[in-house]
Amino acid sequence: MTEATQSAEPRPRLTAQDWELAALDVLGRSGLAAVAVESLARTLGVTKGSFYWHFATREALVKAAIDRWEQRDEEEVLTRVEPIADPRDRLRELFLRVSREAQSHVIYAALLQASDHPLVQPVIERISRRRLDLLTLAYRQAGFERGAAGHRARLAYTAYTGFLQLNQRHGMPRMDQADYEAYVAHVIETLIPE
Amino acid sequence: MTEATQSAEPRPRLTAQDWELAALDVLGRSGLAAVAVESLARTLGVTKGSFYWHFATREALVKAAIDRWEQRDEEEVLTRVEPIADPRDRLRELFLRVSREAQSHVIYAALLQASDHPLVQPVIERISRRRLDLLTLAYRQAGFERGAAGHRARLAYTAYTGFLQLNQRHGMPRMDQADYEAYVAHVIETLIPE
DNA sequence: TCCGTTCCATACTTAAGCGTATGGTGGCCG
DNA sequence: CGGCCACCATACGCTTAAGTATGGAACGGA
Repeated sequence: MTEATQSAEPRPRLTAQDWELAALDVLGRSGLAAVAVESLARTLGVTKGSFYWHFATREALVKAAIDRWEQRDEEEVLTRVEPIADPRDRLRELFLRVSREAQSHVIYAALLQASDHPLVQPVIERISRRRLDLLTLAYRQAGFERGAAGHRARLAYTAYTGFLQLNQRHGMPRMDQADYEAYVAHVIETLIPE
Repeated sequence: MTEATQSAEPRPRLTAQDWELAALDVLGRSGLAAVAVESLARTLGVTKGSFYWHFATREALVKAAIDRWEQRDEEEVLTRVEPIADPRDRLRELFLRVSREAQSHVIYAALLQASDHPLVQPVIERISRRRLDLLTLAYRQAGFERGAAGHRARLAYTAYTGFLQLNQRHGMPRMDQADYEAYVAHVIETLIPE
């Protein structure tokens, strides 16, 4: 109990997973560059001496954390979206998911910003390919011919990543809840026909 | 003549502008973090002793370079896009410009990736607001009611930034010229009605 | 109880990268 | 032709963050 992932009561004896979760938290909140071992150690109530017992290097932690996130994200999509039979409903669910499940998307936004990092780049590539394939298939099943389905999928996906970039992180005046929902509705109308 | 901005023949005696152009080149090619004074000095064939004569600090160079870019970009839009009378033509031109004028967009992509930097953040904010206003106005003039125009503008703009993020930089399998043009055509069809 | 394994603290080294101090050289102007 | 100023080199210091070396404390099993 009290699986504290914040900066709080230091129940000594940490595990590798504790470091990974703390790393993901900082990653989503302040970006990849902020994932520093001494900083993390402070928020966990220990020193770097602890860190280098659990991980050989900072890169190892980053890789482990990102892998954990990717796996969770993949699991989410696989169980919540893939099973939806009707392609239009599936697309709608995909769009609507952006509003919920904040953490995962915030982390994705952080990774996008660090997409030139050698550890991040292949992850972005994999995720992008999976999402594009997912969207393309859905549009195909919704009646688009091959080329149009690919293009529409790309449009939808880039709108998603662009949205993350401008809103989830600091860069634009935030929208309130009502505006946001109206916007999502507009996007669904525009990008999902019929 | 021979306005060398690359790493080449060192005609000694540099000017502040030379540093700014070199900085923009590196910024677009390798990101903001790669804009380092010793590195730039090497590619310009001098040492940092030179740099700190022209600029008080690295931040000053970054600011000057970004300002220069923002001014050029603003000028472009103001003379090439704004004057177009028909809103639909104006929108089309806006979409098509992404394919040409590569440098400006590549730099914008780099700035987006560094949008958490205190010097970059206000620039992104200004540019985003201007583009959104521009798009919103065009959609208004094209017959959209107020809310829909804003939403469509946001959709178009995020699709633009998302596209930059995934294609202009390393992160996705590149599209060839034909695919790219077909995609732009699809986007225009989808986001510009009638 | 004792001992080894696990986990962590402290102190150190190393590598970049910014910034500074200071001196040198070439050209232009009186 | 001599001196001043713009431009640059060299050498150093400072800071940050990663990584290392080593020893200490706690906990479970024999």
